[in-house]
Amino acid sequence: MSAKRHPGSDRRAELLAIAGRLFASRGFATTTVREIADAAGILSGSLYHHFDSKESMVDEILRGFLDRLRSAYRRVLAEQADPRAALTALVTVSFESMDTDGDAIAIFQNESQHLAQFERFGYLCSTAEELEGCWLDVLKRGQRAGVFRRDLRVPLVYRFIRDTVWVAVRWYDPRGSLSAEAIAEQYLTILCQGIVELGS
Amino acid sequence: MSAKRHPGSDRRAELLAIAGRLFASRGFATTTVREIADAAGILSGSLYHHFDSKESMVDEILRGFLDRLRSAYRRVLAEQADPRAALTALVTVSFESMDTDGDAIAIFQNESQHLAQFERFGYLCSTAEELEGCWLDVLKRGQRAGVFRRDLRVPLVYRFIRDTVWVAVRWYDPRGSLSAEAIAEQYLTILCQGIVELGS
DNA sequence: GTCTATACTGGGATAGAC
DNA sequence: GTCTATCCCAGTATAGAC
Repeated sequence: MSAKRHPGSDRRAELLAIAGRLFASRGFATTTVREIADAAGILSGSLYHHFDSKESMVDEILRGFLDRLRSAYRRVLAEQADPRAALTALVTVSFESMDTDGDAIAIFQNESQHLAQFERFGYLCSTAEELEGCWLDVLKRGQRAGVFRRDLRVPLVYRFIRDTVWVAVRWYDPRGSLSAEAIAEQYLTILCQGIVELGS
Repeated sequence: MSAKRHPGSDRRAELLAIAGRLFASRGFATTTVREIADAAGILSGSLYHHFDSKESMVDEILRGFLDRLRSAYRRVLAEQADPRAALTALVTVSFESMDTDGDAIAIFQNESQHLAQFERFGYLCSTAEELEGCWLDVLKRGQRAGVFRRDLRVPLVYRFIRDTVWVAVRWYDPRGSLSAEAIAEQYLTILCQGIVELGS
């Protein structure tokens, strides 16, 4: 079992937050359980009272994030019929998730390719595919509706959007001057209108 | 000394290519010297005849790549006076570098934030700043010339471009149907004109 | 829930023979 | 240039006391 006991306890969440911060900034492989324990003010052995292994920590972090993101995306698709409004909402929701799930996003970006090789983390691929489906759906509907250019390859556009949005977690600072919403807006301007001045 | 001996030997280059492939796909920390040696068909100890350490291998890989990229960028700035032509050239040169330096780019993307913490890899930051300067220069000149929109924040635009271009190494396949040049072209279309159909 | 103590493994690296 | 053999350390994880 991945939740050894007290599944909903505050201490678990606290330890996961500490571990997540370290995994995100130093990498999963290079973060030692001793470092996590140190940061939490306990000894490494004590961590195993809460978690089975280092792997199960990162597993729990990623599952929580992906569950929340999937719900948010589904809500967008259910509520936004207009393709362009849906695109705006997907981008905004994604940037906003950096405020609450920044560490998990960084871990997902940096480690999922590597982790997905193990059966235990197979859900990383399947969930990623479902999320991809949300974007593709919106882009294709938009093309059919004549809102988005038809000369662009949708899979390519999807990858550019996905990469640009998520990789922003590397420099986005939740306590900085630019809010997630403001960044989402500037990004949508570039994405939709391009950077070239009209008439030039 | 990082080049233990025979600095220009073929065997060195061969071993570096093997190591680079592993570092890129499995991560630097999770790749063991024994795996590298296995892939090369020799024993781990024999690697130390060519290199001081695992670190010096990744060091040499990154230095080579950054040197080549820096030269290419400088050439672009020297040859392209027009901002839009320079932007196109920077994007194209970057995508084309994936054909020859794909592994190094992946390593740079995945590990440099972590590696840059050590003095030995301080050049990662300084070189990244110089490369950033090339993009900022082109974007600012373009804004002054009225070619690029003035309502966009240049540093933000730079980060979006940089991230989108380089993160493409995760899915770009040099032997796939889309050439680097073709991808650069589609990307420039999105970047310059946006994805929205004119008049909608 | 944390500590003490420690088992066990695998990783990076070295010395010297061939 | 590669192999044999091996050292040493650091990392994950465990058992049981408190």
